[in-house]
Amino acid sequence: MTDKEAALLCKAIGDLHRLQIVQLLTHGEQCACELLEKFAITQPTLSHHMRILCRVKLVQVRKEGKWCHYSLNCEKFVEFKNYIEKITCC
Amino acid sequence: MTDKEAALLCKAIGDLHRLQIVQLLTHGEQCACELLEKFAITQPTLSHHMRILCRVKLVQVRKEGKWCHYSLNCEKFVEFKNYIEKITCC
DNA sequence: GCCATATATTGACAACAATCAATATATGGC
DNA sequence: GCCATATATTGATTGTTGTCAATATATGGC
Repeated sequence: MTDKEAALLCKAIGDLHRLQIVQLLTHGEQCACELLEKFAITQPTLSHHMRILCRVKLVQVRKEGKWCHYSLNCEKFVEFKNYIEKITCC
Repeated sequence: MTDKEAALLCKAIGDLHRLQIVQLLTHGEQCACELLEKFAITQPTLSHHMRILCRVKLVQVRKEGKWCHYSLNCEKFVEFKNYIEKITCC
């Protein structure tokens, strides 16, 4: 993972709502309507956040009928964790 | 570390220049003038970035005469790495 | 085909961010 | 005290972001 991509990923989770969305998705796939219930934001705002998370490939979407099921892209997330882990201090 | 603090830390390193500054500081303390040479930005812009990194306590400064020596706050950084590591996927 | 529901898009707005030029402040040497 | 140097602050500008209301799109059931 390049520094540039890592910076974009950090930026993507550098918003409290989006970080919490990522945390929720670690428990498994959730549809937009479920996520929406858990935050005090409107549906368009959630849609905006999900688009940002999908754009950096941290989250993926599975469309099923009317529903959008969002889930973490584990491969990308592990890549990100490895990047962060490699920044050694002291 | 709270979600809120983690989000602020992510935001702080969610800029390519600041992420690269953090990377440079893993090699040890550096003064502002040294850092400045490594980026195509002006001195006020670097000062701005350093203030943001210091504000979230990811970087600390040691003033010595005319010079400001910046270094990573390892404790805070490790805390952040642990936070990220605990977000388990799949 | 019409309606209800789930989600996306558009447009607007206020807040914030990255950057620079200009200027201010602080320090050490003379 | 004056000068050079290192860094910070201010002010301006341009671009981006988080948010909402309103509207559009898509899907399934009747």
